[in-house]
Amino acid sequence: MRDVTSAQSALLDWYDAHARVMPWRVGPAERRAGIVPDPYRVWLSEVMLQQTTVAAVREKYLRFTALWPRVEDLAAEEDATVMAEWAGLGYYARARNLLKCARVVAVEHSGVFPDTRDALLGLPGIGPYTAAAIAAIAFDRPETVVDGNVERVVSRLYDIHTPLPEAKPELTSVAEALTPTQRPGDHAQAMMDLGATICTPRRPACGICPLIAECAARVAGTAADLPKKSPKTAKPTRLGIAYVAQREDGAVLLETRPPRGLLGGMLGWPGTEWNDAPVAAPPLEADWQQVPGEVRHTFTHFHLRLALQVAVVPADTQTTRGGFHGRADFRPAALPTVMRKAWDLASSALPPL
DNA sequence: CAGTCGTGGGA
DNA sequence: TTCCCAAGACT
Repeated sequence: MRDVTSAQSALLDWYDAHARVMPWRVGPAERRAGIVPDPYRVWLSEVMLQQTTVAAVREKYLRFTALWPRVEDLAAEEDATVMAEWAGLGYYARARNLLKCARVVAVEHSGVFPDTRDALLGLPGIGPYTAAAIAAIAFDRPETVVDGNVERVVSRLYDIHTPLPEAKPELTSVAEALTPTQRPGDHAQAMMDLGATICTPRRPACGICPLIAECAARVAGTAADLPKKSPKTAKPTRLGIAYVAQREDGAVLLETRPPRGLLGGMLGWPGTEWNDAPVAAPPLEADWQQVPGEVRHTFTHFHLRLALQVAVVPADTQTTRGGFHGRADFRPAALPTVMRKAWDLASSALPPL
């Protein structure tokens, strides 16, 4: 980096011309016309975008804002309904904290989001990145957002070879030095747009980068190799068995998983623990049949191979574990993906209604 | 601090 | 097939 001021203006000029259009974004032209973002929508989009692609978020965001236009609407919703709508997006603790946060804002803040980074940091599901993002984007405060894009952009601008996550404090420090007092919200979004479209992880498009004259890695020829990252450990494989019971009237047995941990709070098929040697654990007495094949699914830190057993049970079957869901109400899309995959395989082995 | 916590798309 | 990774937070 040779000239911070030049970099800031070059980046904002580029953003004015090339800002991505997204449903939750107030673009540079609109902002200039005096349109201000809705903090509720900025917050909702930022939580959804945590470790999640823009493509995956777009539909979910539109669905959520259509169902719940204001934070009070979301706060008043049933937990199970929100979890079902979040299904498929992953990292389900986000949905649990989303509801907690909505209720705190609705009840304790009269539906008005705090407008400072420090106050936002105290809310459930809002960490350093999201607090800074809301403060900068929704309230145009001079806060510095540091996400994966920003880490990549600044590690290249300054040709920093320290591996992540060790480099995080240093990258944060230089990112802060780059944050302007004018248009900090647009600057934050510009940094992320640059990282997403030009300063990409592989094959960065340095030839069209607005910061090419400021980039140390470009001079050193190291851009494509940055940021350095510590090697990650291999994923183990775990095994499990899931049980899909279908009543003669078509209802299926599902349980709500415990409120914390993997897939916490989500619907799922009863089953064994997932480990090296699962012990059979059918949820009720029945003539269980093994389904040919298995479900393969990869989570963040392990691979899962899930065997499936199915059974047809009488319409008056009682259960102490989970509950039967009438087939008219049962939506596979309300299940987390691994459970939806299990349904796809199990249903092929069940008799048609 | 290092582990936990999803998913789908692209190379 | 396998690996990487995408606007991280929480413990």
